[in-house]
Amino acid sequence: MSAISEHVVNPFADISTNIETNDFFSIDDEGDAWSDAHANFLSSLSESETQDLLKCSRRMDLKSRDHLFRAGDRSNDVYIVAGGCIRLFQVSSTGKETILWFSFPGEIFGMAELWRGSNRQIYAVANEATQVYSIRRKDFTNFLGAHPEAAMKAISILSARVRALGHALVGLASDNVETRVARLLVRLAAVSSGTRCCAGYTEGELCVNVRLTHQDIANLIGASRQTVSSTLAHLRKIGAVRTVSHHFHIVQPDHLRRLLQLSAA
Amino acid sequence: MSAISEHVVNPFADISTNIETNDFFSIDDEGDAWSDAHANFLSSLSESETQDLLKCSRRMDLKSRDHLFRAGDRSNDVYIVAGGCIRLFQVSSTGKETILWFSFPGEIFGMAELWRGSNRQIYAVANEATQVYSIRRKDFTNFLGAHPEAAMKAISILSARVRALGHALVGLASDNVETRVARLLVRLAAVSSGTRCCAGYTEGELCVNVRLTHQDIANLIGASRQTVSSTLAHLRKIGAVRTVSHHFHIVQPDHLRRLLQLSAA
DNA sequence: GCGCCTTTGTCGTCCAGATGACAAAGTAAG
DNA sequence: CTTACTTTGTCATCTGGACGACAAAGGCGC
Repeated sequence: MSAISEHVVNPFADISTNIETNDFFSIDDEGDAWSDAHANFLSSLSESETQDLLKCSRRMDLKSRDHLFRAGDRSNDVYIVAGGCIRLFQVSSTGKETILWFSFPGEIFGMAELWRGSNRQIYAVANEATQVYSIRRKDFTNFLGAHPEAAMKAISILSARVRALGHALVGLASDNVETRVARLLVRLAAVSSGTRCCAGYTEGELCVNVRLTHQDIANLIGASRQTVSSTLAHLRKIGAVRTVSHHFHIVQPDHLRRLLQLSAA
Repeated sequence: MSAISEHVVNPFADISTNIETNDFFSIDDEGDAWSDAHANFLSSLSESETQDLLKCSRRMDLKSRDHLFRAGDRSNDVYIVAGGCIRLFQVSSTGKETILWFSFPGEIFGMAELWRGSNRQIYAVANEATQVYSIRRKDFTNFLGAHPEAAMKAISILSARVRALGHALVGLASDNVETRVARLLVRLAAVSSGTRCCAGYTEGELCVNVRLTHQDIANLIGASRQTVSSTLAHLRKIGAVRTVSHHFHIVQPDHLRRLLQLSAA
């Protein structure tokens, strides 16, 4: 009991200590921020935490293109992706769509709007057939209060999102379209590599296992569809990527990464 | 004791209830996210919390342009602005500077890097003579563990940052320079209006009480210095803003807001 | 006061990428 | 197999805004 109570008093102590003693520091913060922000919240929970959370959740099945919520809806829930993929985007006044995030299985989303309780400003639609757990705000905040490690995890995911968005902003302000496309593919390959690629996979390739139209890519990096098309054609021509049944394979990851280093020089 | 202990078990209960019963929802989420993200962390703490936090802090005095930290530094501290203004920016590989945030008195910054403990990816420099409190990571995480309401506040600030950055991304991807400049001025006026404008103030005007060079503005909105100069000249010509001893006044706030609505239509 | 450095105003010039317009190729549902 | 819709590939055209270059103002330390 005393151990538990102390834990509650400082849920952050362990993590903080871990960091202090960790001597390894990665160079690629942008990639790290992406990966961290895409962290699998669900699987980071313990068995009992998962049960606690899911018992107050409601499972929903979405068909491809179903809307989970729209701008203007009240933000009453957070969601966890069970399977599939959710596209989170905003529509500017000119009708232009900007994709802010893709949420993959295990990821939590809808968190950032919870605390102010304002209306949703973004849209969430299923990018393919998708299952999500929906958790009411109150249940979720109760859960976080009762499970400090989970709260800690939530904070670190939000932090990673902040850093990832910061990088996105810098990239949009200073990189050209080809660089942005290439970087996106590398990042997506990193986070989607968990789900195994079924089709013709060649050793050494990286699989970007997300179904993306050129329009999606354009909306992700703030470019026009046509420019993305021709950029991809170019990347294909120089042998950096190839198309395998509806998705991309990065033929030589190092090739593409070197291209990114180069554009950075 | 039992009351306290229950509070610790669910630090989020109160806030969550407040939100549930709140029937007012603002329309301008972008502005709200900005304001929330600029929330005065320090003054939101109770007397005893403030003391707890500041007693393990170190006060630092910075001259204008002093660097607080640079990209590459270890992230060992969070900071709270006591007075002045801190500019947080990132430098792209091409040398282009992108300003991610200005931190005003009471604001906390450096939080997002804390949890992963990677090296800083951004620069923090004093925009003018500035005083900050520096708090070591471990002390800060201990503090958050011991003060759940403060942890809650920290989460809501991070959430607001996520939303504000999302809006910034959408704006950068879809608005032209004039719109971005105008919106920036309106936002800055909102958050800087706390500090009273000394110089020639005319009734009805909004004061953007931050010293900004055109270059700063350019770095904030991802544009070139020249374009910002001519855009400001234009805004001045149409009577939307005027320059008062080193800073701007928004002559007719509604005029500028209408201009934003217009560009949005 | 006098230099020195930073910030602004204002030119051309140039180009990455937006936009519009179609045809061709997929894909999905009947 | 057919029809209808979505997604791609590829033009040709146009432009917002980047970039370079300088002169004119400010500020500021001495």
